[in-house]
Amino acid sequence: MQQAAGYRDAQTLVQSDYTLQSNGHPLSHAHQWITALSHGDGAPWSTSPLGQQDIKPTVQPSREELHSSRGPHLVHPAHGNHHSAGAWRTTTSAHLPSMASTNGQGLIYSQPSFTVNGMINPGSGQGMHHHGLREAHEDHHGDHGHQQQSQQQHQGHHDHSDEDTPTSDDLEQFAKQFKQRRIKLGFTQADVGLALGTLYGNVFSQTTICRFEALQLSFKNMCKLKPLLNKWLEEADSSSGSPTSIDKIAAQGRKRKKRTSIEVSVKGALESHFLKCPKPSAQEITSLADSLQLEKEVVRVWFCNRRQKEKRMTPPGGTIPGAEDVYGASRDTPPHHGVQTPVQ
DNA sequence: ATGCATGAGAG
DNA sequence: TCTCATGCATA
Repeated sequence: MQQAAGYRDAQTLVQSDYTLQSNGHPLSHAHQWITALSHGDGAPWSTSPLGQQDIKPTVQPSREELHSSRGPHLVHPAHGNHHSAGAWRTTTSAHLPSMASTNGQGLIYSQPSFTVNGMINPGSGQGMHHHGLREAHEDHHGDHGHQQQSQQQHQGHHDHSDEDTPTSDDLEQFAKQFKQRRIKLGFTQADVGLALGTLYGNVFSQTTICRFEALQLSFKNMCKLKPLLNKWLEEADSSSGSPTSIDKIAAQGRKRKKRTSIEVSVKGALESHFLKCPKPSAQEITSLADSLQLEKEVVRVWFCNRRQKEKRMTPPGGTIPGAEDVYGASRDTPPHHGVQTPVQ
């Protein structure tokens, strides 16, 4: 099998999970440091030492102010995050983006750049005003899939903190500001992800940070990450200039299957089918895969990913329908930021 | 920035 | 099986 000549020369020697060769070393088991913290609702990601201790056991999440600021949500991430994950736009569209609610509980982070002078609805700058889409109309599944797709709009009482569940607007504000500050401080998304690992023991990838900034995560996920990123902001701000301990974790991950490149025409076909039936049965997936000459697994995963994308705010097509802003409110935010964001 | 992928957990 | 959280690899 000469197919192993490909990926990252440094770590190609890991054991192949694809029945190529298992004669590798049993110590390359890094495949579990990724998902060690995804426990759905509970998500006690305070304990994911395996992946890190493998390479750098010296990383201690106990910094000086790790526990000083506020309640460490690291140990109780389940503070009421029973809300649904896909309730993004369905909730935000319900409430009017009035100034009272925005500057009342939305601006929990002191932002020197953003002022309340005109931020009626800064979130709509990206054209992402969510709205009840069609994830709720899937009524023919019967025994699966209804999940926890309910409304999450919490009862916004008492003042803001990272203790209570933020609103969608909160998250939008924070994500914007976070990106701004991050760039200002000269950190890349990857740096942040790494820093979170050294600070709290949870490493995140550039992808996740990117998606957080782009609000491409589920509501629950955003809520989970926000406190961490907020803490990192404080850290980075305090010690701006100090050599932030960015340890390098050797990405000695398990080898993945090579990414399948689906041709555009095939993608088009898949999308057509998706529109007709977002949840095809196994049988249908099989026939579809056959006609498209793809592996069944590839087709299945494609549909899964497609559904996930639909659940996120940012629609895969680009424009979200709906946004029934018939309230006559001035919901138009000029795309001017305090600083321009030179995307890395 | 995003596409395809993995894996845990739930049903 | 699915969803969901997450990331490697890539455009």
